[in-house]
Amino acid sequence: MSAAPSAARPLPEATLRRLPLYLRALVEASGERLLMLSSEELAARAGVNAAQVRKDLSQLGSYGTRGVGYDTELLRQQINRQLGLNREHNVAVVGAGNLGQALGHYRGFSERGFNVVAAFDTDPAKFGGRLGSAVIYPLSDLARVVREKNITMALITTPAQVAQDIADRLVAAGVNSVLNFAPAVLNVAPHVSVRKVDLAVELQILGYYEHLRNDHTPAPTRAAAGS
Amino acid sequence: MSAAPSAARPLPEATLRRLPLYLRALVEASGERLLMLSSEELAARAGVNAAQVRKDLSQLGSYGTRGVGYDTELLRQQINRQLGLNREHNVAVVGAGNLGQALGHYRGFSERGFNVVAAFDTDPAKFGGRLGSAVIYPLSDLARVVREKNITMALITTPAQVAQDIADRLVAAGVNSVLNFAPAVLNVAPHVSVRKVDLAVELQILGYYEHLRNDHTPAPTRAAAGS
DNA sequence: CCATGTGAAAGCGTTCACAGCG
DNA sequence: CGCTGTGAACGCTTTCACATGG
Repeated sequence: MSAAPSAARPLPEATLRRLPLYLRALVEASGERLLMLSSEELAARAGVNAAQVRKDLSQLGSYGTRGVGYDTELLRQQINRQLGLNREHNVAVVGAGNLGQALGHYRGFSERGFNVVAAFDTDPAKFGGRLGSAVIYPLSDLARVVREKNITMALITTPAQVAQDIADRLVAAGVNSVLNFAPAVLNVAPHVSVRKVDLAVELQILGYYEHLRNDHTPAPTRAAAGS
Repeated sequence: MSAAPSAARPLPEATLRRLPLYLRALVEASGERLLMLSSEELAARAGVNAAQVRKDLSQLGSYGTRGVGYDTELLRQQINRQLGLNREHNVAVVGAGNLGQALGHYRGFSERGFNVVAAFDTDPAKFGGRLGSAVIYPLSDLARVVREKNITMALITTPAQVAQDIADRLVAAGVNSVLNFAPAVLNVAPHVSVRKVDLAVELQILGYYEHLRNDHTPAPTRAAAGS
């Protein structure tokens, strides 16, 4: 089709989920001074199928050269642009418990432009403390701080019982992207994006397959996620 | 009873991924003294579609009563059994950095029978320290401790460069379920299950949608940058 | 009756296979 | 020629709609 850069935008979720994989592979290849990469090589580095790589990349536009491959640098830029990774995002962590603290310190976020600029908790002992470079505020300051620091995304790492209330308050304060680590179903207005991460789910799935192996030993060739 | 309860086992991944959701909803309902739940009610609590609930549950067998619903307690037991959650799993955390520490302390694991019984790191300052109830060992003790403590599952929370090596050593020591938090593609023998969790991916997806919203704003101002 | 359980239909995502182009 | 880009086939997941049975 035409080469309009920002034309038919809505990328399929499945593709979206793999773009970061390609990005990592491309950065790695860049570090090895590889200027061009074939879909085959890229696939190997990302741990997926070559046809899949081509399908995914074709969704962004035609950035490959037939008979040659993809320009490492160009492709990296295009994916970055599509994912909006040029932009910096100000992120809040609500719930400064174990998980909240770990996520607040997690390098993987800041490396990709997600800056944790504030944390919130209800424990007065934590107020004024720090979570990485972010100050821990009382929950009651949420609305004010969200606005002052231009926070657009939030991680919820509170107990499940309060997660919905937190979400409501975040949305009221103007946050429209929420990543929920609490084991609770959140209902929000349609203009807000919510995603859920349940760390225990993956372990449970692994447990299931182990269970299978022990009972049956049918040796299921796992086609695990990503790998 | 008569027929072997564990008959046509291999549950679809998509179903497997939702069973924990139902489990949570059922426990919650149990706490409210609800003896029976319809697929409709269960669906609402789990945040999914009612038809989906019925399809999923029918995979486990016929544990519902037509015209009535599902027996909360019975269903809970059946899901637990299917997921192998009666059994306890001994889990190792490799990499006692921020993420490793948070995961080691995470309640959600131990609550569901996943006990972190050992941690490993290369930093001598951490040796002998604790991560929750688990002792932190030098990486060189990995094989010995894995065998002594009957560890069957491991979380990899190391830097990406060493993740493959760690995986190899874990597998050699007898671990056959690995949950990888490092941003690296792991290659393992076919009898080993590997799953990957990339915490930044979810944030990136949220970022993408925010990016979309900002670009698309139906504002009359024609500021959209072409090429 | 009423809610489950399930064929059938619709929708997505992945893989295949090859046309098309550098 | 070699590799991309893509229509078409395939397989998995979700949704629909209703027959079935307590």
